Order: sequence, then structure tokens, then C-alpha cells
Amino acid sequence: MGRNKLPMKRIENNTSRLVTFCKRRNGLIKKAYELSVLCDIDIALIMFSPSGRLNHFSCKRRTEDVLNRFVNLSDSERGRYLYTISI
Amino acid sequence: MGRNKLPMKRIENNTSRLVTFCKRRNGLIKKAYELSVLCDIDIALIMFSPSGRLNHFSCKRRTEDVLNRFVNLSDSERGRYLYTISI
DNA sequence: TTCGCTATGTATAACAA
DNA sequence: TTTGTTATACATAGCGA
Repeated sequence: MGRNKLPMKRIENNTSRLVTFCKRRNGLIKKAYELSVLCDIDIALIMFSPSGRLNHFSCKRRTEDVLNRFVNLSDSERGRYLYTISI
Repeated sequence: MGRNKLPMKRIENNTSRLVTFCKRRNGLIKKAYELSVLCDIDIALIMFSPSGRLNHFSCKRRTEDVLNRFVNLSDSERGRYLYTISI
């Protein structure tokens, strides 16, 4: 998106990485909010910023409550992983 | 986005709501993945589908590990809430 | 629930501040 | 770290299957 296409890898320039984080985080939260409202669902989103600070977002319920809903599921119910990407 | 602009409220038609969930969930996961890679950060995303099924996603670490990182923060550190929208 | 198509609405990269 | 501007790249609504 934007003026150029960004290669999908870590942005090495510190300033650029922080600016991109700031903007994309806001975009991601907006999308999460829209999905929650349009589809009437619980969402929790947890992010640790490049500087290590926590950023979290939730809709309809508190983040902690959504997490509890997650934690209280059995392993089999929790098994529906979409992706787990480890680098 | 798309052919028409959607009003920001619950989609009442059941089929439409499920189709929209399916598509936007995939888009949200893609965005979360990109943010994690570009900015080199931990992310966890938890969603309960309209049918009540869990969908979760994480990058770099397992969802459970990101949640633990969240849970282990003190209240003050956790205080940086961006938004909490209760309906 | 998911996939393909495609007209349109959005998000965002680069730059400046 | 966040905001504004603007040219582009992307996401997605509606429809058919």
C-alpha cells in the first residue's frame, strides 16, 4: 500500500519502523473494531510495541474477559489454530 | 470498501454476517501478520466467530505465551488501554 | 463456509513537520 | 511518537456458485 510496495520483512530503519507501527497499529485496531461490530463478536488484540510497551484492544468485553473465555476452553476446542508463525 | 459502503452496525442477515466474518477475519489476520513481521513484535489475536467458535492467531510466539506476557504485567503497565468499547 | 470476480472504498508509504 | 498530505496499492461488498 502507499507510494511503494514494502517488502514483507523487518523494517531496519528505527524511525521508519516506529512510524509504521504507530500507523498500522491504528489501522489494525480499526479493522478489529469493525469486525466486532459488523459481526457482533468478541475480539481481543494484544501487541507489544517495538519499544516493548503493551498495546491492547478489545471490543464488547474487557481484554481480560476475552482471555478468560480463551483460557477456559479445553485443548480440543482451542485447537482451531489458524496460523502459528514462528520466526 | 467494496461495491457499497457498509453502515457500521451489526449485519442482521445471517448469511451475510458469516460471509463478512470469514473475509474480514482473513484480512485482519493478514494485517496482524504483516505488522508483526514489519515491526518485529509479538501479537496475539483472539476472536469468537458468530457461531461461537474460537479463532486465534499469533506471531513469533504461541498465543498462550503472548497472553502470559500480558497477564504477568502489573496493572499499571497494563494500563495503557487504547480503547475499550462496550456495547 | 469458502472461492472467484471486479467495481469501489480504504489503508498506507514516503516525506515533512 | 504522532499528525497531515497525496499518490498508489490493497481490501472488500455484492453476486454467483
